[in-house]
Amino acid sequence: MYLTIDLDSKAPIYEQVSNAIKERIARGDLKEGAQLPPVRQLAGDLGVNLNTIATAYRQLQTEGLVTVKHGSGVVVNARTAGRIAAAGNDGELRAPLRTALTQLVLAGWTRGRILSLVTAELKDMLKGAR
Amino acid sequence: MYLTIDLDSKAPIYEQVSNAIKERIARGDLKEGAQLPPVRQLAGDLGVNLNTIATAYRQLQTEGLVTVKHGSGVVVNARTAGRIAAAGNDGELRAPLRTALTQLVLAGWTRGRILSLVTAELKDMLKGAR
Amino acid sequence: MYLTIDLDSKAPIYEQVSNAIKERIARGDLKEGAQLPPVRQLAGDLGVNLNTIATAYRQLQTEGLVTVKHGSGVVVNARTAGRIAAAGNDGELRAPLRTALTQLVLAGWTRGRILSLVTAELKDMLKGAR
Amino acid sequence: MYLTIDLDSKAPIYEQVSNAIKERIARGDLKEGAQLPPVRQLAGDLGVNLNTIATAYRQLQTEGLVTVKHGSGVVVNARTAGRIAAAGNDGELRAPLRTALTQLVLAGWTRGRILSLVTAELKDMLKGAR
DNA sequence: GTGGTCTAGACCACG
DNA sequence: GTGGTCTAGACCACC
Repeated sequence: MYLTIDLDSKAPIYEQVSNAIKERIARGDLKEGAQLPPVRQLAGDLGVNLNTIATAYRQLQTEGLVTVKHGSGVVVNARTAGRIAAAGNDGELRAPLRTALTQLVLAGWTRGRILSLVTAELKDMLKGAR
Repeated sequence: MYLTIDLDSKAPIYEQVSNAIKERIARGDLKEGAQLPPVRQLAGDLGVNLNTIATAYRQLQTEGLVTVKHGSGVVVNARTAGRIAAAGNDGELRAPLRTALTQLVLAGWTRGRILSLVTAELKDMLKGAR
Repeated sequence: MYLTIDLDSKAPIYEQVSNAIKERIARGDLKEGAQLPPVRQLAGDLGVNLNTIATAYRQLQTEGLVTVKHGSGVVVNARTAGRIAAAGNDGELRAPLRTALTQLVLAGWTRGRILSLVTAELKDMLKGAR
Repeated sequence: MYLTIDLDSKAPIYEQVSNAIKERIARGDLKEGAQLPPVRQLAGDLGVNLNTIATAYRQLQTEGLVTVKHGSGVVVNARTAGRIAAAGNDGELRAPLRTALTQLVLAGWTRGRILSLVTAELKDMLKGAR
């Protein structure tokens, strides 16, 4: 599996990994029942520590997106609306959006440019999905 | 000044504070020349340490959003498009947006619901701004 | 790592530290990929608080000279001409030079003596550097 | 008297003022016996507090560059090599030079460009002087 | 092991 | 009155 992560970024690597996998799931690249690569293999591919990948998978499990089957790998769960209990309430979902939009506005992006980026991203995510 | 911060959040307090102030600036609540509350006062209001607020203010200064005048307070700068060069390149601006949208999609939000939230936020931000 | 700092100086300690390290980098003592000493170790060596060193390192990171990898130390970045955009415009670079030269002139240094000091320093800095 | 100072700069205003006057003295614009403007007038011209200018003048006096005559103004002293006792030892004079040069080198300036800037500044300073 | 954050409180510098 | 720096020490997060 190919994932783009930035080892120099401020964001923790395990989170970059889990986010990248979430995106794959969100856009339907990884459908229900799909297997994630073994921890050792992904760690090797990305050149990071085993624990880092293990933490990323654990987080995905906590959020209910995947199931870890001891000895037989990690598989993607069926999508159930509102399933992301761990992600918390509405406010915790909205805050990151607002922060991201704030950054774009302060960087001088126009309303139109932002909206077209958003719709493009959404289109991308929802094309293959359930 | 009233700001909502979450002491239990994973995000550092000083960043929550600077983000909250950035939002205020982005939506025009704080216009050019406006004074931020004294470090000690805001620290007292929020119930955190003086240094935590000082760090938040220093970050805003580094990003060029405010000017710190030793001995006479912190004032909001004029908005200059693209001023936030220090915040990084395009990719670093887009990534948080994509991550935030992913969370919403996985939480089961429909395209329409997401779009209306985005447009509402943008409207709010761009109403009072220059 | 050995650095000379002056606890009585008007300049803040964290800045003395970051300046001293900058000089090391500028003259090639610390090349790309080199690791800076752990925060706690350098703090111990210099007899100052951990936070003071952390602030110095953070400043170097902000200026793009080093990369902080959480959990595994701080490494020197590749040198990229003009990388120190954050340090400000030309004027902010020239002013300190002029001030320093003024001090020497007022102290009675001759033109020749000043020039030979400058060339000596430059030779030192540019010898090992890429 | 016209002086360029930057109210937004990190450097304290009183120091910017005293430095600017030092430069005037170093380059011979202000010769022995010349009068500095009254505190109130300079404060008004620059739009800063009285105390700020007073501090700048006091610093110049401490360094032996001017004499404050109570009730009759501030006059520039005769230049005597090595007179700047307050400026301290050689090390304290060299350090700022090295720091300034470091900044230029890290900003990607070539040896030639730096040297020509230095000689230009020196020429300027020494033209009208003693 | 690494760095990051936060607190409590002291003291200094600027205007 | 403003902000800045520093300390001592605790606790957390990452790899």
